[in-house]
Amino acid sequence: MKNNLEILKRCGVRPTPQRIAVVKYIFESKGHPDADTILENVRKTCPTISRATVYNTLNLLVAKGLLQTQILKGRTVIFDPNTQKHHHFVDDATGKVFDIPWDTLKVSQNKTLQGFQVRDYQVIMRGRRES
Amino acid sequence: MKNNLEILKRCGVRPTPQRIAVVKYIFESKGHPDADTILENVRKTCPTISRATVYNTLNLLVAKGLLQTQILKGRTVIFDPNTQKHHHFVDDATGKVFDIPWDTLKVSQNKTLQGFQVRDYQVIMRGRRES
DNA sequence: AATAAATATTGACAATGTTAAAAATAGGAT
DNA sequence: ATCCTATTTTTAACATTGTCAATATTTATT
Ligand SMILES: [Mn+2]
Ligand SMILES: [Mn+2]
Ligand SMILES: [Zn+2]
Ligand SMILES: [Zn+2]
Repeated sequence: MKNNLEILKRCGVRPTPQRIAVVKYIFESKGHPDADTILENVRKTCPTISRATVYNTLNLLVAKGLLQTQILKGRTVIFDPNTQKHHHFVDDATGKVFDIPWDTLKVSQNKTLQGFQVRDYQVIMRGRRES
Repeated sequence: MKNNLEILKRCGVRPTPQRIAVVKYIFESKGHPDADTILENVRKTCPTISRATVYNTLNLLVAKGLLQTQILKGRTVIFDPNTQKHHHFVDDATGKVFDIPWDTLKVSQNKTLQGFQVRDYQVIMRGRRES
């Protein structure tokens, strides 16, 4: 997809080789990679890229609304190219993260939440992904 | 509460002064403190306690099922003395974590989750706690 | 080409947590 | 009480994740 280059231009970010490589990896892998995984993989095609540049790019993409961050396993941030509202399922065995479409679940209130103004929520499920 | 000492004995853990101090803080403060907060506060009554001992004790209590861990704000683990099933609300402004009783919310499936065996789940809500 | 602005790299740093080795402590046997 | 042993605590080193400032490089503009 040449689309990756467009993504950067469209939000006013200069499309440098490093940024293109990061965008390419994260939007084509369609997973929930952490910064380190992104760095390792991007270096296959862009061997000189530095850790700081990866973080700079990822944080920029988050600021531009093209990525979301999540913390679902361990203490490391994962970058989520799915910016629509959705829930998550984390496999106990593999640590793999799966998107659960928003309309799969319905969260309703039995009792009213007095004094809590909810801006956003999600359901996080853990268990086993069946083979 | 002398109860703290009982808690340790009951699960076969030798009740040392350090462990008693950690248990006392975490079960009496009733919040969702991180290890650093626990260390700081426990040092008020037990000034020589080391970071490693705090982590050792907390990990031990988690292994014994007396504490749960959560990662709800930033990337730091918080220790939760509420080991019953419950949901969480995180205040955007203060970072404060609130327990939402399990029966306050109901999560239902509109569509069946094919291939996902759910062992556990929780709803994480974010927003503003009204003054 | 010369200049200025934006970006990338490097290396230092902070925060969080784990680990191994040494020192201190507590309990039990004699 | 003294000795012995197992447990626990402390210390210090280390790993990981992420940020930051300074420097070097690249890019755009003139
Ligand atoms: Mn990783
Ligand atoms: Mn803290
Ligand atoms: Zn996702
Ligand atoms: Zn809780």
